[in-house]
Amino acid sequence: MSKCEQCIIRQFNSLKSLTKDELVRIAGCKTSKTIKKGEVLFEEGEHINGVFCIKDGVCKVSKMSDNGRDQIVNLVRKGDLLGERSLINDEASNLKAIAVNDMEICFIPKEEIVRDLENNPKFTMDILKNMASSLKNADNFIVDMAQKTVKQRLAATLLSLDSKFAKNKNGSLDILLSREDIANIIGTATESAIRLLSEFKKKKLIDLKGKEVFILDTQTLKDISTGF
Amino acid sequence: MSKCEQCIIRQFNSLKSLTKDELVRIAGCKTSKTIKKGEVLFEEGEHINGVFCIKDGVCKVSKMSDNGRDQIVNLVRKGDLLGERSLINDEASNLKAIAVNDMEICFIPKEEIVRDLENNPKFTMDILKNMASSLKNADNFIVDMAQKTVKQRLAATLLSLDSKFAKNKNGSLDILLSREDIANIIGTATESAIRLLSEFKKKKLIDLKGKEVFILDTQTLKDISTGF
DNA sequence: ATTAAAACATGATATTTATCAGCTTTTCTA
DNA sequence: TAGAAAAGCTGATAAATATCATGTTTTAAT
Repeated sequence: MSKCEQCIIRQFNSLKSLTKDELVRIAGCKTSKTIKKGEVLFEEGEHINGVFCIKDGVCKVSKMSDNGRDQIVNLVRKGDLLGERSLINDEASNLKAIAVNDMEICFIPKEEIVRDLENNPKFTMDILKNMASSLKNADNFIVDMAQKTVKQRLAATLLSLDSKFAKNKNGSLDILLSREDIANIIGTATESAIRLLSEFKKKKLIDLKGKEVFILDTQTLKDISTGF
Repeated sequence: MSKCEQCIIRQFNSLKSLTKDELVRIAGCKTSKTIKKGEVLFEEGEHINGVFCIKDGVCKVSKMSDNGRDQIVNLVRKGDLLGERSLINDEASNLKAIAVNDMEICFIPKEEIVRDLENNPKFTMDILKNMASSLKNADNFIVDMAQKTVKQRLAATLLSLDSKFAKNKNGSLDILLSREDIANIIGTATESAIRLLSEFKKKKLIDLKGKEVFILDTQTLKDISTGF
C-alpha cells in the first residue's frame, strides 16, 4: 500500500491541506485501483461513498439527457479529485464517470474524509475554494452552451483541450477522444462534429491523424469561438 | 437598523447556522437597501466585497456571452444569499445582477462574514452544502442547454418557474418576466420564445395575460420537456 | 490473418432556429 | 395625457443543425 504522505499527486488537489497525521490515516484506509479504458468508475444513481484521487489517466464525467444522449460535463485528469460533492450532500451521484484511457486511482472512503472536513478548517476551505471555482466554470459553460453555435463551441472546446492537456512529442494533444466523445462535449450530433472537424482541418486550424488532434492556429480558433 | 437575530429571512439560508453573538455582530455592520426594479446590484467585473441577503423581491443573475447576448443563469429570490462565491475566491464577479422587481436587501461586508467562515464550522459546512447543490443544478442546466431543443427548454423553464415561485390569487405565477428575459433564460432569440409561448397558449398548456403566466397543464409540459 | 463490429466520413434532405421586416400594443416620460 | 420608446407579435426567409442513408476505414476478437 502506497503512502499518501509521500505521494506527489496530492499537491495538485485539496489533499495538500491535510496534516501528515491525517495523511497517514488516509493512507491506511484508502484502496488503490487500476481502471482500464472504457471501464466505469461510477454510474448515475450510484452512491459513491467516497472520493477518487486520480493518480494517472483521464475520465469523462457525463449525464444522460432526457432524450437519451450523453452529455459530457467534465474531463477529470491526473491530480484531480472526483466525487467531492458526494461528501457534502448524501445524495446519489447524478453523474457517470468512465475511463477515457487506463487509469490509476485511489479511493478514500467517505467517513474518513468527512472526519477531516470536520476537523481541519484549512482542508474545508480548500474544498470550498475548489467548489467555487467549479461553479464559476459551470456558469461559463452554461453561457457557452446556450449562446454559442456548434461551430463556436467546437472551437472553444479545442482551445480548452489545448490548455488543459499536455502535448506529445509530435505536437498532438495528449488526450484521445472519439468523434462521439467530442460531439458529447459540445452537445451536437456526431455527424455534425465530424463535419466541422473536417472543415477546421481543411482550413488548417487543426490537423487530424486518426484520433490524434494537432492544434495549429489558436488565434483563428479563438476568433471563431468568440464570434468573429 | 433591523436586527438579524430577529429576522426570519435567515432561516431560509446559511445565516441560520450563525450563533446569536455572530448575528448581533453582523447586524451591526450590515447595510439595508431598497433596490428598484431594473436597478443593478452589481456588474460583471465588479468586486462585490460582500454578500447580499435577499429580504424581498427577485433579481436575475446573468452573464454577457461573446456574441453580445445576455444569458440568465439564475433567478435569486427572497431568502436566498447572493455573492457567496466572492467570499471564497478573491476574484471579480463574472456575473451581473439586476432587480426584476422592487427589492429589499441587506449587504454584509466580506471581512465580517469571512470571519464567521473561519470560526464557525457549522456555517462553513452549510455554505459548502449550498454550493454543492448549486453545482448539481448547474450540471443539470448544462445538460438541458446542450441537449434539449428550444421548445423542450421552454417547457422545462416554465415548470421550473412553477415550482420555484408562488401563485397569485388568480393563479398566475408570482413573477413577471419580459419575453426577452424568458428568451435569455432558455438561450434563444426573443422572437422564438414569443412564438413558442403563443403555441403553448394555443394548445392550452399555459395562459398569458400580458406578462402574467398561468400554468395550466404541467403533465404535458413535462412530456414536452422530456421529449415526448 | 480473417471477419465482425465499431468508428469515421460524406451526401441528401428535413427540421429547427435565427434573422429581418413591418406592424400593433403597452409602458414610460415630459 | 400626448407622444415617444419599448415591448410584443407575426410572416417571410435564410442559416444552422439533425437525421437518414450509405460507404469506407479502423479496431478488436477469434
